[in-house]
Amino acid sequence: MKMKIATFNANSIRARLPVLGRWLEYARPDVLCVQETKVVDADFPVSDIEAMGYRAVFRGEKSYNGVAILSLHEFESVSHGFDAKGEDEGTRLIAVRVKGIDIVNTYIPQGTSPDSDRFQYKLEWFDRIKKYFGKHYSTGDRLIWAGDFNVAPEPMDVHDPKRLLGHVGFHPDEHRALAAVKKWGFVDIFRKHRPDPGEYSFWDYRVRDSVARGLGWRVDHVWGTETMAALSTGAWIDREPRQWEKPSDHTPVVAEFSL
DNA sequence: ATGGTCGTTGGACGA
Repeated sequence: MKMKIATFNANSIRARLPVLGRWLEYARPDVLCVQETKVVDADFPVSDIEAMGYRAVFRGEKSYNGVAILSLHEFESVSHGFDAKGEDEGTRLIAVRVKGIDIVNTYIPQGTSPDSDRFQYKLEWFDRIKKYFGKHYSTGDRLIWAGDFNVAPEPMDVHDPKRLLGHVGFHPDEHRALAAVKKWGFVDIFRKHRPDPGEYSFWDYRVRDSVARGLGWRVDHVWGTETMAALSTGAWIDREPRQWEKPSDHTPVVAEFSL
């Protein structure tokens, strides 16, 4: 069977329902990992999502963070956060199994700026997720790690690598921390299929005409084990939703697999 | 291309 797994930082799932509905209708991913839902669980728009043909699992908080996974298929398992109780970073990490595929969706801390405490918190997050993978999974598993990593891994993943080097999101410390997780056993599945530069998933609202001028960053990722990379048949970034009315500042990244 | 614009809020704060 074919399976499409996508990731999208919605920047408020409630504000993004029109864009989300329009995109899901034609893209029809089997699974969509969503970040920055910005809504408490009691107010999560379950019926809107179900009207789009999807079921959803989620964990959010007021105003900030929040993750969800939407799926056309049943969830074979669901867990939240780093710990068994789901209380540790449960609004930044949600994991499911769908069709025998383990999918971990993370909203990694943005980091604010390299001289801030939040930047250290971000770096620690990469250590923690690496340990998490080591504890719960094997490198031969059918495992996908997707989400907003808030890091552009390579120079080709930002529009001006010389100027941006050292900024949050494109900092050597972040690159080292992310590379250490990758070394555990991940392949950048988007990049495997798209070797060329100029592919971005985020354009800052504050930069005028950023999409038209190509001033983006590739900070949203679909990574997988070698096992999943071998099963992958394609990957792309859909730039359209970023150009619709009331867009998120991110746009979906999609990977397709033949299982 | 360090200024700006969103979203959640009900004045900032985070991104």
